[in-house]
Amino acid sequence: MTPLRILIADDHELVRHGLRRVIEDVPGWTVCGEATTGRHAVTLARETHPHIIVMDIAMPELNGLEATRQLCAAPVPPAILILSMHESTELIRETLAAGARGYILKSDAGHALVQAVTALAAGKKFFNNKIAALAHDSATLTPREREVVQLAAEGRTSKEIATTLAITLKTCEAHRTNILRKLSLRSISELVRYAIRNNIVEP
Amino acid sequence: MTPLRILIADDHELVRHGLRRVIEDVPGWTVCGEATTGRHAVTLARETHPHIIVMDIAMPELNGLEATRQLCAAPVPPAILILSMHESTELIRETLAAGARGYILKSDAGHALVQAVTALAAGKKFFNNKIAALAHDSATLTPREREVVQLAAEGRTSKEIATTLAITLKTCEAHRTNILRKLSLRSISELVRYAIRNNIVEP
DNA sequence: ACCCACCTACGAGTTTCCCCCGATTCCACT
DNA sequence: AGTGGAATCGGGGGAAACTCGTAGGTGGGT
Repeated sequence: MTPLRILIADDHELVRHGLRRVIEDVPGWTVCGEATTGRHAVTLARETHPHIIVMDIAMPELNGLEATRQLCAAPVPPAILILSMHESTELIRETLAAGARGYILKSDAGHALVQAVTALAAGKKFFNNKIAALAHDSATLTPREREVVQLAAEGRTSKEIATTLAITLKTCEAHRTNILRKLSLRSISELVRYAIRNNIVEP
Repeated sequence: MTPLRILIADDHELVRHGLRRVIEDVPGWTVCGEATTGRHAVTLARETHPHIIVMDIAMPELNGLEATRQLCAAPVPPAILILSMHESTELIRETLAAGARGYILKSDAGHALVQAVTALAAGKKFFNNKIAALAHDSATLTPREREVVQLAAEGRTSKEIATTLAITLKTCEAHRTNILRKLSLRSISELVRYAIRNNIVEP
């Protein structure tokens, strides 16, 4: 019997410890990796092919939702369990839209985590509470644009963003222009506040 | 030799697990209790008399800072280590004012936690490197600089700020330069996040 | 096959930002 | 009286950001 392989993605070491402890206490479950950023999670997931990914939302560089979107674009998307600080119907909707299969709160992780992972391993979904089952709308931004939004909101310059995404400065600036136009924003300052309001980055 | 008794206060079960794991891996250290709210922490501390309290800031009912204030009003105040999500100079100031002896970030807890608890157990204080650096050279902003911070964080350009404050563009730029230097920030994006963290503007 | 959205890329120009200097006035504290 | 901080004003220069227009390649949908 092969073990259930689980990837942990959270930027807080303490949370990773806690998750690992809970997971490894269950017979037949194993942690196949720990990621500290969304981008890290994407690469680790592609290397280790976990059955399930336990993913925090608020992470530097690439947040959990965006990482989920990218991973779920793969031909065989992994089962992703979102770990969130807040009980927000808006966030749950975005989570569903991104392709995640579960959503639990950090405050009642523990047995809830075990239940959720068990459900996901069985191919089911798991949601903590009220599921606003409405289809996703919002998201007028493209995935690439959301990446740029996050990096810009984290204080990176266009040149740094271009390097990170392996594109030219010009392309990066084109994205920024399109983003500001789409969102009717006037400056980076407003973009940062937009990103914080929408949980794309932490304050 | 009596063990070092440590009280954990955090509303997230995962974080409590992680903290307990790290603490109990150190010989001679023991967790004498776990509190899930600030009020709970106060009562537990009065019952169990821990040597050290590891306290989260964001907790329901009574936040970590207020709990710290109440506990430090006792004749023999306990050593309190604040566990925070954010690097905020304002929070650090409040933390110090409340009577805490240490401040570390959740993102680099783990070895930092062990170092900090060790320091506190020896009667010393412990502050994260970055935090110490922030607390030092940041000092305080002048009232005028705070005005500029707010307007800049609201997305105004320097020219608009100058008009609003009835000063010249050059003066406004001087203020901005001084602000970034004082706070060790690199860009407007970081200034916006600083302003939001410190409740100077709303997201 | 076609169109459209997306990502990519370039040039040329304007605006804004950021940092290096310098300076004066005012006011509070010693 | 002197010291120092705060607030004001200024030049100059380089970096970054933003605007405008243009355009090739790809993938999905009709």
